[in-house]
Amino acid sequence: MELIGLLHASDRALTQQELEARTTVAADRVSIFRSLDAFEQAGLVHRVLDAGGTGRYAPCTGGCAQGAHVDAHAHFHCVRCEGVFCLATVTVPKVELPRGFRSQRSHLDVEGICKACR
Amino acid sequence: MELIGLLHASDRALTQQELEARTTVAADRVSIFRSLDAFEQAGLVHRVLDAGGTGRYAPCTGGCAQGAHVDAHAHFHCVRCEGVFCLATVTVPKVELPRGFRSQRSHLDVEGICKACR
DNA sequence: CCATATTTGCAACTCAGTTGCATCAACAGG
DNA sequence: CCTGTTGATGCAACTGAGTTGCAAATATGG
Repeated sequence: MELIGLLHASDRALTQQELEARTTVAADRVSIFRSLDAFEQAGLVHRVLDAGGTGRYAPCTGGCAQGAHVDAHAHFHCVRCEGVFCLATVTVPKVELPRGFRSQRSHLDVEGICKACR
Repeated sequence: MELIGLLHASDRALTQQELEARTTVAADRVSIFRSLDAFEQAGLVHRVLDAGGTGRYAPCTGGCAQGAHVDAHAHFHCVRCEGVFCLATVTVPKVELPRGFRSQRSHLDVEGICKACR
């Protein structure tokens, strides 16, 4: 699908709205949601929440398979442009949890000013 | 306000809905949102997004002041009960960012099974 | 070519959060 | 005691993301 291309072409994670605005062949919002869902299941794309709780999508960088994401990298949230960037080089550190909690996956979100906004 | 008490009495972060259900003096959802907003500004309460992007509120553990949260601890998201817990003992590790990104704050979210759900 | 399965579009809905406006309570000064 | 201003509260209506049901369109396969 065209969506994957758009995601790869972007330097940041995109919302459904942004994707819809960029598609050449007009597609319904519902279809976009459904496609993104499917891609996520397939391990091609991952979904990140931005500061407002809205979903943004970015391509997986490999290693992600069918239903199991190795979503190991951190994300950067720019407070100025609201952009969300995948930090492929930044792995999420393991931390010591209190007794009783069993960890399966972690997300690290760094907030600040992005490259383009300074 | 009663809300602060409810938050302190809970072992996990609560949504506006959950708070509304627990208040003795019936309050409008809008009022609750507005109060929580005010408390957040005041540095008494902090807001965390759960896995679905919904806001959950928890009391600040001290050190947070007027408009500036020292939201230094991690949060745990239980995949079974959907609960969100503050991990007061777990500080968010600093990470090395790619050139150009300036960090202001970080959030670490651990996903897994909580104490009560095993 | 027809029958079945998959994809798409549309409408309508849910749910969190916000905004505008009217009302009510509190308190200050006359 | 009355009034005028201020801040909190309630209500209704809206927004925006995401979901669901259903019908129409488009593949797929015998």
